[in-house]
Amino acid sequence: MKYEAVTIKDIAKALGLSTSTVSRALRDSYEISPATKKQVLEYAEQINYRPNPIALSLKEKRSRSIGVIVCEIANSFFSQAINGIESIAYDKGYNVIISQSHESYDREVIDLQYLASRSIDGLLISVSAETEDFSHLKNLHDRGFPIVFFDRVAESIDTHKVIVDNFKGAYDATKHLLDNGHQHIANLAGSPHLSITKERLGGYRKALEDHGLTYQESYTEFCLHGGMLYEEVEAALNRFTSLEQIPDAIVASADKLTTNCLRYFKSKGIKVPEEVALMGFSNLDLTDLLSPSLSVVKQPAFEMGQLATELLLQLIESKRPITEFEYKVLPLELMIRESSLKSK
Amino acid sequence: MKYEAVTIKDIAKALGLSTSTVSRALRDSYEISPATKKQVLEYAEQINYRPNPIALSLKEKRSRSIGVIVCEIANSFFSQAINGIESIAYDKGYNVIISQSHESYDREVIDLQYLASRSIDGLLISVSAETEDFSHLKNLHDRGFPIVFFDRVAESIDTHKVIVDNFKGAYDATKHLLDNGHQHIANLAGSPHLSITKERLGGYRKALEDHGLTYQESYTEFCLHGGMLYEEVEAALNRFTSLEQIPDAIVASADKLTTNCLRYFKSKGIKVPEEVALMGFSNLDLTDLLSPSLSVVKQPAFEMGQLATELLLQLIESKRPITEFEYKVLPLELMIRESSLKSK
DNA sequence: TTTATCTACGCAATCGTTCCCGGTATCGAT
DNA sequence: ATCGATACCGGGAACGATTGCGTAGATAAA
Repeated sequence: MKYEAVTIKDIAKALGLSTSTVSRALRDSYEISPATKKQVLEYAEQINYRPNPIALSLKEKRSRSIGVIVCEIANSFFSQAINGIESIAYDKGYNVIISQSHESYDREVIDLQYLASRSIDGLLISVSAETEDFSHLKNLHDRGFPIVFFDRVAESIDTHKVIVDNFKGAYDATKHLLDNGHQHIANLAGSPHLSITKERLGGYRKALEDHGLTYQESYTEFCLHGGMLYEEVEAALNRFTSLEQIPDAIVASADKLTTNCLRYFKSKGIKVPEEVALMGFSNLDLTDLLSPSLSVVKQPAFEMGQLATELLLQLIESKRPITEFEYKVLPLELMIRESSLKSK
Repeated sequence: MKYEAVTIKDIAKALGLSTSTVSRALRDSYEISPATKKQVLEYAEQINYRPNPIALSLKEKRSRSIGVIVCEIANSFFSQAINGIESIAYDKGYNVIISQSHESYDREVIDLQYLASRSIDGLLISVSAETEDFSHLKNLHDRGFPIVFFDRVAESIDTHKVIVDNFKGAYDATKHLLDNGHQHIANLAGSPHLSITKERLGGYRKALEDHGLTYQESYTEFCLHGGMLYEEVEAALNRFTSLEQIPDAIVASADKLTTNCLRYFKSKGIKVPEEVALMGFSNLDLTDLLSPSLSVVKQPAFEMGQLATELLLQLIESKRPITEFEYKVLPLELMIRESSLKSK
């Protein structure tokens, strides 16, 4: 079944005009008499004419759509960020095409290729947990394709970036646990390739050291899939709990790490925060309903999406090449609830 | 900054061939000599040629992209459904463009207009909570535009539909509460305009009647925004708790209704399930971590997305008009946990 | 040698829209 | 009556790719 739209030609034919005249009438050109304009506009309205965006894209060499690549839209942080992206894009008349990498490098490369070949005007990306090599992005970027990173960035690519103060977030979370009397704080970290993992690890470490404690490698476990697989979290926590000195608190560096951590303790019958305190990065909007309610470091996801989109559209719509790039660092919010309370 | 892609013309010029020859060589036409093919393919590879999809869309009158309109992607059910949609679309070489109505009718109309003008080949939609009038969809559908409904359908439009057995889901949930000894079961319902609300209400009512109880209107409260606003849930529950006979159990008919219900009880210090039992529709993947863990009716969201997409692509790719439409009803899953346990 | 056949390519139309470059008609001024 | 200006409109190329048709040249068949 074919759905046939009306074109400018149909109007021209029906009214005995040329397509040029119709086109100009529709765009309210001064070269067209008011009478003709009125006639064209009314007829166009009547048959519900809509300009064909594909034809316009071809002519203008722009599609007025931007691509977004994230790992999972089912992740609160990203769905909130996408809402921010959408809000700005919508206002400016841009379309948003979303792809998910599911934390897979291969998938990310395919997504990128697909999006680029679909004639998007620019890209917003938060790289996958597996991504170590950024050449797929670098190639495109070098050829002048507008890219803006948010959250998980590629340090080596010189373009706009929007992140949060991961260092401070992890620092403050760790400090909060220390201030609450916890002595043996472990760090459940995400993929070691990710910028955010390194930054958060740095904050965790600094907080320990500022408190006179020494950083111990055995107290940090990385999860290559960012906690997406329960098994990797389970394995990491099994190692923690088999240590000589079992941690009395955990800082979890990502959304899924935090919730899966809680799930692990629940299944093992380990009481939070009595036996082990927990504080994690999360943008869930129902951490208050969890058992125990979860103390979290929350990112301004919506604002990040908005900001990144503004920067991207700026890149896209700029006439001359931009060489000065923004590196926006947004503040995090600490929300203290039950899971991080003083133990014993 | 403009990003200029290489075209078939560039290849033709560089190789001293015509564009037709290059085009045919790339498509491996029998009319082109092996030598020329090799030359073209190698050069195309070298300069990283990618066909311009916009030009193809214009020529073929199809964009190979489908539109999706849902209320919120931050809702577990919909993000899971989108994953299903994406998985099929991706396989078939289709792009997915997602729009959110945020439960607003006006926004839905705008989204639709926007998507349609963006030359999508078809639409998957789950209508907003506010939508009573379906003429915006009907117009498009009548003009031969492929539309498939999922979850929240428009009864009056004759096309493929994919839903779950809402009646049975609500029936079983209610029956479960009855079997557990609850006598005064209230129904926290979504928007009265929605098909799913009516179906679920029907199941709830039937279960009561089959159990020898009479349906009471005061035991059903509708939330126009489907629970998206805490205030509407709060108002509804305030009315329930001010009844002469306070309900001892609640069936919540949507994701946000269920979680906001729990939030209400928590804030009021009302114990679940001791004082009031709760069972709701939800696709959250951490209902096991809530306090209390939540008994839910879970929809096969991913499968629904897949199925709806398959049906849509079938509509799009069919040569002749389709007049026989599928009405797929998928089974639901009851997951019994703490919140619905026997009271007292 | 002539004719038929086939190989391998180019020309040009097409999709819907814009826009440059013309062209004609009308009017006022000289 | 002639010229210039202005108002109004049409022709056609262009965007990138595909494709039906035409054809030059080579080869094979007669």
